[in-house]
Amino acid sequence: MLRIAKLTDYATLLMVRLARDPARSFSAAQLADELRIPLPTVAKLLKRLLQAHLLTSVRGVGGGYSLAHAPHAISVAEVVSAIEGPVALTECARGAGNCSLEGGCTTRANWKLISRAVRVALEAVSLADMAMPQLRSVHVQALQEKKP
Amino acid sequence: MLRIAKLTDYATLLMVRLARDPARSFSAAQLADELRIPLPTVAKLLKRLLQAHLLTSVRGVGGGYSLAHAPHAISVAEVVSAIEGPVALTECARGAGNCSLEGGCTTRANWKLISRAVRVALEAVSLADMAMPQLRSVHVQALQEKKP
DNA sequence: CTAAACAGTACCAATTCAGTCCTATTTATA
DNA sequence: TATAAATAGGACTGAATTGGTACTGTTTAG
Repeated sequence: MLRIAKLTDYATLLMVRLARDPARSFSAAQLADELRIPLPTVAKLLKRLLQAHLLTSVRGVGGGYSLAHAPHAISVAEVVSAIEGPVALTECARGAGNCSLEGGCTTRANWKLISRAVRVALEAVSLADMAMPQLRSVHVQALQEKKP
Repeated sequence: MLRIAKLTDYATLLMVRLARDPARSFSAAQLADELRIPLPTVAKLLKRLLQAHLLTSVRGVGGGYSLAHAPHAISVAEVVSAIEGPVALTECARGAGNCSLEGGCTTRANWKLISRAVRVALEAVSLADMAMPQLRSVHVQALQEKKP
């Protein structure tokens, strides 16, 4: 279904929550409680987001997590990549792959372009946008050879 | 990684091959041989594509498959949907989901918009486009509130 | 010194996915 | 009319991914 993983969905919820109070720091337990997501899962996600340098953390009593950058400076694409790895629709978009096909690889090349379009779409939306009541719109436009 | 399934990748290869000779009819064995994809897998995919009304079939000796519509009239989105189901990035985009979250659902609403953007991107590219050496480009543009 | 909180890693269960196989049914042709 | 080439429609299996859990450290305020 070309869907993002459930964990990625959770991760965006976490990040958007943090984006609403960029100054504050939240413990994993606080976030788990507020968002109704199991604590171990929240903890795991926060760790991954930290390793991706999207969060900063403070250890010890009274510690917690907060955004590493301003909400408008973190894109949905970054969150997705942090959890799922690089956004690439096809296997062959990064692996060698035994492309022993005549015309197959023109198809593959085109997939890469489509991939990039999707990636750009995700990069265009920031956490600040996601925190707003409703995005104005995310407009996608495809340009290809038009027969005039 | 937000990737399409391998089977979907195969399916596009099949469809693009058919799109290069829209008049001809191909047997599953022919396609499997030409594209180096295991025959049972090819057969399975063709069945799914048939059920999605993207192909027409003729049974019996000399039978085979061909496109149900002109190559420019079939989008990549249709092929993806036929194999993976409807394109929707989030679970909650079609299921009820226990969204007992304060601001969580604004996030979800925004995901829906992003989903649609991705879907539009896939709808904008036809099999005819994929059969061409290289797409001109698939341009994605996000419009949101700009602070002037 | 103790409890709160993050850090890291290893592990398990369940779902999904890719792939195969088997048994009809249809149809051109020898 | 018998046969072989094809599609039609399933059920089934093995593997890989995913979601979720557990355990053991390390840091630090009070």
